[in-house]
Amino acid sequence: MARIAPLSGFPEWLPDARIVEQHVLDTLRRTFELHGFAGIETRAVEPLEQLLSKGETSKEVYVLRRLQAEDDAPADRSGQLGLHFDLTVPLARYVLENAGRLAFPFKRYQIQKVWRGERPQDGRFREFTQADVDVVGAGDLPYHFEVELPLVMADALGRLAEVGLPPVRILVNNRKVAEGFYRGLGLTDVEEVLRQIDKLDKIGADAVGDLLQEQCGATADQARACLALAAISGADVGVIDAVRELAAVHGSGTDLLETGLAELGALIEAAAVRAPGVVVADLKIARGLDYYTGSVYETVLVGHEGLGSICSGGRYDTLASDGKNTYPGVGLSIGVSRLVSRIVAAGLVRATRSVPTAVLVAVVTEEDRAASDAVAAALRARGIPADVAPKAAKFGKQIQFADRRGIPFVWFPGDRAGSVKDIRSGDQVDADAATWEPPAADLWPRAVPAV
RNA sequence: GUGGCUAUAGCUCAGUUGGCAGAGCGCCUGGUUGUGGUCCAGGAGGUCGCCGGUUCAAGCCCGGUUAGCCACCCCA
Repeated sequence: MARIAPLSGFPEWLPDARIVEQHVLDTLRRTFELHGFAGIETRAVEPLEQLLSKGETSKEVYVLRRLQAEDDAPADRSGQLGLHFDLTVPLARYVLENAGRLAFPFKRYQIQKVWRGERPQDGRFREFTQADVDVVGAGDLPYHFEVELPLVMADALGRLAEVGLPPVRILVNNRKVAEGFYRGLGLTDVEEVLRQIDKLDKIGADAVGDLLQEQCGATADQARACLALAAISGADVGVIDAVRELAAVHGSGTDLLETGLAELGALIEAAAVRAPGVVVADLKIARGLDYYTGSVYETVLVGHEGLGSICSGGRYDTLASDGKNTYPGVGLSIGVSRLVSRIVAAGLVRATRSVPTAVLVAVVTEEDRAASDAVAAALRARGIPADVAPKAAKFGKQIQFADRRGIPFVWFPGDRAGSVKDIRSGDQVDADAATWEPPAADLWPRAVPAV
């Protein structure tokens, strides 16, 4: 029995899954850079009061403590450090700290581990990688960025389709629409209404209707109106008209609602052109609407909706503030670990091999090992990943060594040149290590669709 | 933090009423004496999560504990 057990919630991939993850990370980074986002990395820790101030949410934060610290640790939080649980709080701090040296609007991407002391489950981890893109303005931030950001993510995730990622659907809503509508109805506890609406998929409309009346003081008619709003969804501007009609029926039109509808309409319209079929308005999206102030986004993998959102975000009017200046921001974050764990476990994406090696150079006898080393060196000098067999075993064993790792070619050194065998086809040809090249597709391991 | 389920070979899992610890896959060796995969034969591999209790006897029953999975909470 293994004396060491894996720690649940702290995922570690085997080498082939790591190749898939690395491809995802490379693709995200490249796409973010194509869209003009600059990369940064922030420290892993923030002062505890910083981490807990944002929205005062009861985030499960891992606190950092020195082993040699005195046992009678101070009860107060001052001076304590915690591991960051997202990349937004660090960004806000980073922006304030470097405001004088940054150019606004500041577009940045950031791909790092984050930690949350939650109970792990399928697709939910205590340590995981997030890939964030945000735009931060100084003083103001034009609405068009709320259109641009989800389209950046649509581009990034769309580029992963070629390795087998299922299509994604980015669901959008707008805090102003929800709040404007509820207030127009006469419901003032907007956050409580949102909390109940968020349960729709889990407990159904009838149960949510009851909760709206019990928890939010809604009348039966108000509850019905909220449910009717939440039922609206669609990928074209028809949803805007549908909300307007519903508001007219209930006399719940407000200026705030109109502002929100104009924003949501602009987003839907632009998305229909730039990423057809990907962005869908869904008026029941409520998560995060309590702290976001404008657009809010959630992303599901088509066919894997049960996994939850793989990419979420929204707009904060006050992402950061130093008292004199406020910095609004809009951004989204991809749960890379959640995404990778699913596409690997579900067998959607695989690596072409588990090691970088393209060519295994066989060793005839230990006395001849230098000749094999020379072949490998010649290949590496020309950018071809090569390894030398660990033992001068029978050639069958050496071929098997390559086969188990997915190494496509085995090189047999000869007196003058040598020969190289494609162990998938069995084809073997004489070759010179100074000139031979593998097919481009075999040079490095790649992520490919598994089916 | 709350609740339910689970824990047996490297992996996936059987194990009857309490009575000698099992299968498939994987791994090693040989058949094939320096060109793999298929096939055949053989082999290695176990603190039955841990601690205690009941019993002539516990993988199995009881208590505790730890870990894992799932759900709630929350969220990528």
